[in-house]
Formats: sequence, structure tokens, C-alpha cells
Amino acid sequence: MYEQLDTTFSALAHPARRAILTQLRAGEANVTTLAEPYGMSLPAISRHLKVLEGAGLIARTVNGRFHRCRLVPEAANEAGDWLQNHRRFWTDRLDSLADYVDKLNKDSQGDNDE
Amino acid sequence: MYEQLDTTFSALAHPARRAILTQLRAGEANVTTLAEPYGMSLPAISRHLKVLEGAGLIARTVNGRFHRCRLVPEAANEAGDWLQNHRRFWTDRLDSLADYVDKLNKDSQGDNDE
DNA sequence: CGCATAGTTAACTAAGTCGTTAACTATGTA
DNA sequence: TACATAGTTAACGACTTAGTTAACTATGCG
Repeated sequence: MYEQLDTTFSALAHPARRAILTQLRAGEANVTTLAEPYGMSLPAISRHLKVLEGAGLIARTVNGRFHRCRLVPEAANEAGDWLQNHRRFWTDRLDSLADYVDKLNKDSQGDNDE
Repeated sequence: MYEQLDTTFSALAHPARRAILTQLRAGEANVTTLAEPYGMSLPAISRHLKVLEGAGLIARTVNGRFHRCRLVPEAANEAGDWLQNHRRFWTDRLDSLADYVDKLNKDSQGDNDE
């Protein structure tokens, strides 16, 4: 039930893969182009791309010798939602805490240390 | 420069660790309590907690024999921002695409296949 | 054909992850 | 002291990850 989040988060856990995703925001690119910024062999990039593809974060269209890669926008949604949820929970809690502290201050004007 | 995102995302990549984070939204809990829901040994949970702690996602206070664990709210921010940024980029692009398609439809009323 | 380009697959190494059980430390309690 | 509870550390095995180089497939071009 959680496999999608597993693969998405672990795909995002590698800096080269995040960089590739960022790179692809500028538009489609083929494998060699994507490989250029890194001091990394082509096979290494090839497998990073396969990981991203496996996570559904990118897709490719083979055109002759060229593999044109592009972002798949929806793929990051589940992970984004999870984190947003986690954070929203906390802002909610902190709001409650703020209210609580506020109330404390109002109730006993003064000396509450620590 | 990217190490924080690396550790955060890979900490989130394991279902047990995400579950622990979710569990901790209900409040602080000690290690044995956190271990209960999983068919997993205590040492296994102990290391999951260490991973979460290493990523800064949780913190603990040792009180006698009990290690009381709690969420650290700010820790998920960088990762959340990265994903939100990634997604915002795409909604922007899709808006542009919608506009573009809209314009195409207006310009040549009909038959654009593929 | 012969050769270059784009990219993948294979084989290997080094290191990391994730689980186990067994043994340990530390605290509380009779 | 002796014993139970809370939790960590150590040692191990199975598996995965991330990189390398070498060899391969497939396309394009003279």
C-alpha cells in the first residue's frame, strides 16, 4: 500500500536524481545531455534515469538513437501531499500552542519561566 | 550542499519510519510503545529511530529508563519546499500549456489529431 | 560497407540497508 | 542483592545501491 511513496522518496534521496529532475524543468532532454553536468559515466546516469522512470517521475520517448526524457508532473503528488500533510499538522499544532501560551499569559500576568 | 535533503528523503523512504512519524503526531511516545504496531524487533525500531533522529525529524529526551520521542516540526521543511517547488513549476507549465492549447483550438477550429 | 554516435547491459567492487538473535548497559524495584 | 524492564550495541546474513570499465545493440551517415 505504501510502495509508491517508498519508491518516490528513495528516488528523490539521491542528489543526482533531484538535479536531473530540476534540469528537466527546462524542457525535454536526451540522456547524453542530462549526463553532461555530472562527473559521472553514462551507464551511471542511465541507471539513475531508470530509477526515476521506475518511480514514474520521468518518461521517455525513443526517437531514432535519441531517448528524449521528460518530467511526469503527477508523480510527485503523493509524496508532496504526504509532506504537506505532515507540515500542516504541525502548523495546526503550533497555532494551538500559540493560543495556549497566549491564554496562559492572559490568565497569570507575569513570572512563567522556562 | 544537498546532504540534508538526501538524509531527509531517504529517511522518509521507509514505510515504518513514515508510520512512526505519523504515530508521533498523536504526541510523544517511548521506544517500546512506538515498536508495538510493527511485527519487528526492538533493535530494528531502535535503528529506525536513529535514522529519523539523524535526519532531524525526531528528537528524544531520556527520562530514567524511558526514551521519550517527539517530532521536530521544522525538519521536513526543506524537503517539503523542494517538492512544492517542483509541483508549482508544473502547475505553472500546465497553465501555459492550457493557454497554448486553447489558442490552437481558437486559431484552427478542428482536426488536430495525435 | 565501415565508422561514429546514443544508449543499454553485463560483470564486478565497495559500501550501505534492513532484518535477525545474543549480549550488553542502565534504571527501577522487591 | 537479585530480578525485571527499557533500550542500545554487536555480529551476522541477505539484499540493494552506486559507481566503475568493457562489451554490446541500434541508428545515422559517408
